[in-house]
Amino acid sequence: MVDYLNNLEITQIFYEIANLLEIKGHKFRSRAYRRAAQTIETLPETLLDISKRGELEKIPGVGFNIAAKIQELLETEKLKYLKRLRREFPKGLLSLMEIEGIGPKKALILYRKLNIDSIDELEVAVKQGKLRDFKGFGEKTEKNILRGIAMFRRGQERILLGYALPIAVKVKDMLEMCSAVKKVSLAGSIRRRKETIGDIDILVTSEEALKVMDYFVTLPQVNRVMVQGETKSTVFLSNDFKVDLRVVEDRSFGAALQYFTGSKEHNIQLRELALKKGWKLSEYDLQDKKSGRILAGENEKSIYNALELDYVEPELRENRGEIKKALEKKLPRLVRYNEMRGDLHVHTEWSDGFNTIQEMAMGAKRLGLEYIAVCDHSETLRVAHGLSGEDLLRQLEKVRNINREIEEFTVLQGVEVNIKTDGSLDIEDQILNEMDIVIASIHSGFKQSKEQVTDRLLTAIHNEYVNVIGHPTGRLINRREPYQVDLPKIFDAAAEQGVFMEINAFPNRLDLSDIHSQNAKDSNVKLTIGSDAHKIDQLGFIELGVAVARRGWLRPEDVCNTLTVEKLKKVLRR
DNA sequence: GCCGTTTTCGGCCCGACTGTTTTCAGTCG
Repeated sequence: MVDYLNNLEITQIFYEIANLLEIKGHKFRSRAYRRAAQTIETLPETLLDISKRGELEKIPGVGFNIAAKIQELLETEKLKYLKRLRREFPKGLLSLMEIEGIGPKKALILYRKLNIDSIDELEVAVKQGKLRDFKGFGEKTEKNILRGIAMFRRGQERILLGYALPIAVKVKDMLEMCSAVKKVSLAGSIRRRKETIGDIDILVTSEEALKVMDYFVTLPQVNRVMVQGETKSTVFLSNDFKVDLRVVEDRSFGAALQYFTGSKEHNIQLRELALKKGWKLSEYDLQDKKSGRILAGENEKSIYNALELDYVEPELRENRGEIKKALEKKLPRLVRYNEMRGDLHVHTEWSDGFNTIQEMAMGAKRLGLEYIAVCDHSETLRVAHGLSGEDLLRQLEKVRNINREIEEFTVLQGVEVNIKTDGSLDIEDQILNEMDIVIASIHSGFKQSKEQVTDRLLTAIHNEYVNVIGHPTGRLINRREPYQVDLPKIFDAAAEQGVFMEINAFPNRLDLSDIHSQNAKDSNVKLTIGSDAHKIDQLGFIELGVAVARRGWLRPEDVCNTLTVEKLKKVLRR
């Protein structure tokens, strides 16, 4: 069988073309390729399927020419156009643009004048003072480039949401204590609850911007000030996090929050919408271009409504069709953070956790939850002290006792059963039958072929005692790629069998991802959210799972955790 | 290269900050 290029591979190719065109100075053509790449990145189906229907040109941002290039890529796995472009510039030229402060113009000068096409060569050239003579390069630029290179080498990894969020909230709290500050809000990707964060964006309103800036750049956590202006400053915290602060007046709070929250693509769409009405949207307000009359700005909702859109929740602002739905007034009512009644995946000291069942239960109760599912590891996961069938029955006894003691709270007895490399489970059916909930997960054999992994999961789904597939793709953000698996096939089987897919809320998992969760829902699969907490203070991770669910357009009825424990028990009976 | 409730041609988001200029280009978000 021929292996066709997948959407992601084609996306990468279009991004490369966009970068190369940018260097060549073809600003708008470059933007066209970038836009097409962004759209393709989030398509729910493969380009191959779309091309078979002859509907490539129906994809937003894909016209006659790009459609032809997709076709060529699908048929030949190559692209003559890219080959020609690559011949004009060495590969390393693009890497120069990875350095903060170097864009297409400077990269091209470096290449044309000094024949520099790698970061290493750039470093040498700067140190030898070879850049100084060129227009636009000076002493400061040299310093900035060296710093940019150091930063690049320290790692370009994005920060996990679960790690960045508490730190961002801390900085926000500090700003609230400044007397010159009126309102504070997180903005940017952290407000959209993206799974990873590039930097922390915070918006403040104040009539005394300079005072706020002085306060901000001298916070104890601040290590280095990168930019300090009247309305905008950038600093690095001692843990290397970059924090951007913007200050505006109260009357611009909504417009600024909207602008500063992004995503960039969402904003561009919004501003184009405004333009069509003869208006202009900026971070200060929405105004009529001719008369200069201000139509909205103080709050976000008024801006969306003025544009005849329903309010779009920050988690949806990724230009994945939310603007169209908002125009049609058909956005889903997203599941809310306070609608979680339970946590459907926690560990205890019985396997590799650090707290007792009671401690986890009390911790969850303090968070306002009504139940938890204790799902410790099973026998063959030796590294995690997996439980045998006998252990599980003993644990069940313990759980029954605890439930008699605790009021207004329920501990569900479950297990995270291991799916072995042949697809069988490592706990007998008759024991699984005793459990309130059975999560089946893959913890080994990540390198198996797509067919093998898919078959393993299908076998598990068809086991009548399995309720949930745990962390269905096995990825670890920044650490491990997901295993190869045919998710559409898995979702179809799960829908048919009444098996749920987990959104594992552990910070470096977030698995399923937002887009996959949306795909699952679209295949009529319900989802469960589990913190996968191994100690009490990890129970709060459940919030990250809700964030994924919201970013995946899930409604309360799509998420099992919104059910009361009685109703949940019913749906867990297959 | 794409796209159309201003347009099939002529636009394509908007503004802040920096560094190198002496009025602005480049970069970033």
